[in-house]
Amino acid sequence: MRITREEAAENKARIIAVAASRFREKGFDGIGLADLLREAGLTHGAFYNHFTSKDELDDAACRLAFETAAAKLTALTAHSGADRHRALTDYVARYLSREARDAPVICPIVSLSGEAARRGKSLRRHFAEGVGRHLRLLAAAIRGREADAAQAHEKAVGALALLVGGLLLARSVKDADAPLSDEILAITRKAVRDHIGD
Amino acid sequence: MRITREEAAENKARIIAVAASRFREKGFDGIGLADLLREAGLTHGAFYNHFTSKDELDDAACRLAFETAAAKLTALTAHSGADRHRALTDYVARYLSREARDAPVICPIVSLSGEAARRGKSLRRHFAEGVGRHLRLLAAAIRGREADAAQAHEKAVGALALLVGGLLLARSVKDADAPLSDEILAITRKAVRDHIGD
DNA sequence: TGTACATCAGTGAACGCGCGTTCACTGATGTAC
DNA sequence: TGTACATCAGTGAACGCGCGTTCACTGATGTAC
Repeated sequence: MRITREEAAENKARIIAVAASRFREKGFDGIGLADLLREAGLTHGAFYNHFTSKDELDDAACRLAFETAAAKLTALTAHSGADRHRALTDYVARYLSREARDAPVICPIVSLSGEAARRGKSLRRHFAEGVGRHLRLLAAAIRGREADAAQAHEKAVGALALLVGGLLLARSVKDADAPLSDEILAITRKAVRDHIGD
Repeated sequence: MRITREEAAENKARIIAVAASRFREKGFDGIGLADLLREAGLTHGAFYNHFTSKDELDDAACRLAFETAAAKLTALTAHSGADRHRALTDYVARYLSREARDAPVICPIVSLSGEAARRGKSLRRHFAEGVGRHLRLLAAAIRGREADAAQAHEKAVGALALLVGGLLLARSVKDADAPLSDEILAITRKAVRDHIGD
């Protein structure tokens, strides 16, 4: 049953894509290889033709998840001036929206940071690089003509802490106290706007 | 080998205390019953004399972890006026310190929120209640003579998001970029002070 | 371009390990008289 | 207060399940000539 090299590469990419979604939804240990491969349209035995271990898939899925997240931020820098500013506030509103809170697949920083800290060195490195890049991209999006780089970086750190912390808190209390959860989203949205300034 | 009722109660309390620490350190699935019971000075068979399932221990450990965290905040309200304000900034400085970041056992919101969201209804409820209580206590600590309740609540939500998000980000990048991690702590400490105002 | 053979992605059964859970058993505690 | 018996916390072996990993096998692809 040998298949084309391109097909094999597509299969591998599909495995990683499925893993990037399911891991964010259920955690690295929340879904097994058999289920992942089944969702990718393969049987579990095929896995070791593409990866040497599950850790390697964890790494690849982590990288893909951060790339997806980074793409949204990179899109912001396409605009400039007032457009950029509006795109940025849109981004914040979407990040701290009820839809994002209720979505099964969310920002890897919020969904995976706890587990990532307890994983192997390689994954922690990929995770750290993802966060670092996210901060740089956010700083680039914040920086306008008026703000210097250091100031933009400082604003980016505070903004990301509010984004991540706000989404995490809103998700935490959602089941037991839905109104409080909505309130947390609204308050942190406002706090991010205040923090970024203007 | 029957033992005194008090001894049995102490054993149960010890199991919960060990679990509250180890779960925050390694996650709910990061340590098994055999290891937990061994650290509590028992063999694993004893577990089901105290609990009907591991889920029940997860709940109890979660409650204890939040009680421990709440106790620190409750202590703040013992002071008043300038003392209260100083105690509050001390609390923030400690929460966002290098020591807290590097400690294996930290705030349950930061270490367990990801996993808690994927657990059973009962645990999610306990977790949500812990977060809700934390917010109320923080609002009570923030509220001075000048600020009304609604304002204090709003400040508490923003402050907690910054605390939680800042600690989480600092821990995420620590391995790959220690200076950035320190910077995140410093910036978010400042952001919390600015946000709470005075 | 056509043929012969080696390669290798995928299949599905099987292995081994760890973990939650169960169980028969022990013997000191707690209780009934 | 003392004795006889039931209770029950703890012990350690065993079970069962899920999951990562391995392996023999298949058969179409890719390559050498």
